[in-house]
Amino acid sequence: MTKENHTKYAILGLLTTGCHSGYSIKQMIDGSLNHFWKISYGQIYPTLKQLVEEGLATVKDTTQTGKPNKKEYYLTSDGKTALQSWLNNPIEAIPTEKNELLLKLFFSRHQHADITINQIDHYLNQLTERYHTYLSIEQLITENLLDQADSPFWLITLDYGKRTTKAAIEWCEDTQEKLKE
Amino acid sequence: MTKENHTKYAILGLLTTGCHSGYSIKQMIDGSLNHFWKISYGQIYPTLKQLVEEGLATVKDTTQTGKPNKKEYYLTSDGKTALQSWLNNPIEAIPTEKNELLLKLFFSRHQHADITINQIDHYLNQLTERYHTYLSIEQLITENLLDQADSPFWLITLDYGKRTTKAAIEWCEDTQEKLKE
DNA sequence: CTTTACATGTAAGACGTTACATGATTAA
DNA sequence: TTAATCATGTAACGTCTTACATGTAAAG
Repeated sequence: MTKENHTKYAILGLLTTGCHSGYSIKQMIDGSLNHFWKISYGQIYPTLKQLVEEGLATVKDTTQTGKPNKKEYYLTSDGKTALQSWLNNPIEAIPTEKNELLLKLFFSRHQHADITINQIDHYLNQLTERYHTYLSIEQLITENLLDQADSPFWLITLDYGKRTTKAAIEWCEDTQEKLKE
Repeated sequence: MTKENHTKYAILGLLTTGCHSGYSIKQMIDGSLNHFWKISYGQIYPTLKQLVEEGLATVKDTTQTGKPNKKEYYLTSDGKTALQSWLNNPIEAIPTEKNELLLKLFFSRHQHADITINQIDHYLNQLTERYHTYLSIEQLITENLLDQADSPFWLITLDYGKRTTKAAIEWCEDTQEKLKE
């Protein structure tokens, strides 16, 4: 198995969703992929440059009226092929997601129960906020973007986020009850 | 906020669970923390060394009959204080967990539906396997380790894994149905 | 005239894995 | 004698974030 740089393919994919500059890719990630992928500018710009070097994309300097100049990237046919073949390959093993709350909980016999309950409460708040963010994005997609060809798949990824977050929220509530005894 | 090295605290915590050598810490992680934390030897040994340098732990060379020598690490009172204060601090923002399947799904309009369904099927298999691993560990803890003071908290972290994995499994099944239409 | 949004980029460093290197002891 | 388990460690490399650096253009 050759080592795959997933971030590279994330950007390759984003170039097919109407994003063509580093800046707009970043906006898309922060707005719509945020619950399962995150990329900083420190990765985006070097990766775009690299895609061009590898012949997977082309650049074009464009002038805009009313806005600064920007660089527009477009997939080459090699780039499209690379994206396709990545999409076809089955994903490798599910990585372990680090969870700091569970790590603390694992050692919580050294702690008073009410402190542990507060920790969970804090986590619960963050999960709830996240859940509402998902609902907002869902509404946005349903109302404004149903014309976009990608939107059914975007809704599916959101559904995943909603379901797992809801399960985590319920765990918080039940665990707090358990610890109160 | 000072930057916290979570891995350092993970090891600090593990030194309170009956693990005192790099090797046994690694075993514990692979066996019981695997669903929410992972550490390689490349991190463990340098971190243990660092803990001693910072005065949070002490080392002792020990000889064993029938086994190679090993180094035993024990928390100092400073180490216990450091662990306590880390446990008391509320966790920072929930990090985005990268999910390669969702990333591919996000771009899946470029793919035939049956390939996407296969991807999800592969993911489903991995989730199911993971779920059964959780059940095994749960059984092990319930049967053999109920005397251990930490076990109630270990069961709680397992419960988290089971619930979120189950939600993901159900999402797989429902999404496959959806894509078959 | 100042803030916000648009836009691109780099350097340092943190974090983490993998592969490598070594060696003791036991059981088959 | 060979494989498995126990045991410790490092070097190279990949990935990613943060902070820094720079600049345009619109809107208030």
